[in-house]
Amino acid sequence: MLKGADDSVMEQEDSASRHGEMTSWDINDIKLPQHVSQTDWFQEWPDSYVKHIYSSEDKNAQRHHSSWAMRNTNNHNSRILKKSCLGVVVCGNNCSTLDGRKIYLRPAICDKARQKQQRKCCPNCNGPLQLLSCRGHGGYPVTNFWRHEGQFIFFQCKGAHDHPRPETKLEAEARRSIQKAKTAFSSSSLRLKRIQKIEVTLSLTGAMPTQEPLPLLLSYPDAHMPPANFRGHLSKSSQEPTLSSCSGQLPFLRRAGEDGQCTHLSTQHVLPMAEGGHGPFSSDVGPLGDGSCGTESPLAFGPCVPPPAAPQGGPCPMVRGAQPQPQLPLPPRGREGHRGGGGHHVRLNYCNNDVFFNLYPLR
DNA sequence: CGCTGCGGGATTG
DNA sequence: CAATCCCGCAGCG
Repeated sequence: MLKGADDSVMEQEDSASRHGEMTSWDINDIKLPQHVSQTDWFQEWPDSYVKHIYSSEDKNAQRHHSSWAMRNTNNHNSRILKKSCLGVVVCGNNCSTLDGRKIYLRPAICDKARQKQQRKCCPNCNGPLQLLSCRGHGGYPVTNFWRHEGQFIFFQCKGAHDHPRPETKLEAEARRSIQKAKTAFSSSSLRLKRIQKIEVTLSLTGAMPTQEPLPLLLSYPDAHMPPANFRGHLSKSSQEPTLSSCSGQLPFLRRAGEDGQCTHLSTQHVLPMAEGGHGPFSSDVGPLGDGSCGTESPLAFGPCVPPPAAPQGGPCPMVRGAQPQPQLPLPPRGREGHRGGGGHHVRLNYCNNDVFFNLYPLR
């Protein structure tokens, strides 16, 4: 890699931002810098008007990944890929998990999938879900631009996210698969007694609900990776197997019109007046301090209503320096639009879903 | 099934 | 005309 692997540990995040040479360009320039002394480590949570130059070898950069939920938007310029932020899905009841975290689900990138997602309910309290759209760029979603040029991949972010971070792609995937398995479970319990047995066995054997009912799903091989490379990187395909293995355990399970039960009565976009919007969450949006804790974030979920009780055991005791605490002081439930102005919310109706577990993005 | 990139088409200023 | 936004399509995992 081009990146100076030796650079000090703490540099990770700001390397690019402070190198003048790297900030002097704009993604739209006809010519971008060709002599880059040092490329950046992939940034999982780019925010504010930052720019980065990644090695064209960087897988995450190649895939234009981001832990923010970014969707492709056509700018009719095949050379510059533009993506805009979809915001974050929150609980309309503004509920908190047992360990005090808020629900920040990752909006599905695909429009259709997102609509479907909104018909579901909060994995924590079963309440309605709301999509808080991003309005961090002059009232519009934050945009990210990617441009592949020679041995580098230039990245530029425009706008500062005015909402909490959603789950990472990995967390969302994990939650999905778990949910699927779960659903299948409950729906076809009859033929699955056997399986249930297995499940029980499993939970008894090792996974204590309290902390890691399905820990395997989230343990990443990468753990071994040297911290140096580790930071910031998103999931690697190599990890996928982990997730699939889970489903692999319940091969015969099949979903039975589960989600069909949601009654979505009203789906409205609430367009708050915006202003009040930002504020509260920005705390979470450290401009540069990101990703470090990334993938390995501790996930708390309750497979069968297990009290995540003493969770914070310390899976990932905040690696990222700047961000002491993910959760923000939020008003007690009841109020939903705490950030009232945020963006537009889409609230949906509540449904009684049997599924329960879920993962919470901890930041 | 959902993510990702592509590109046509429509809209706006 | 450029910049956006909306939408469907196709490849892929």
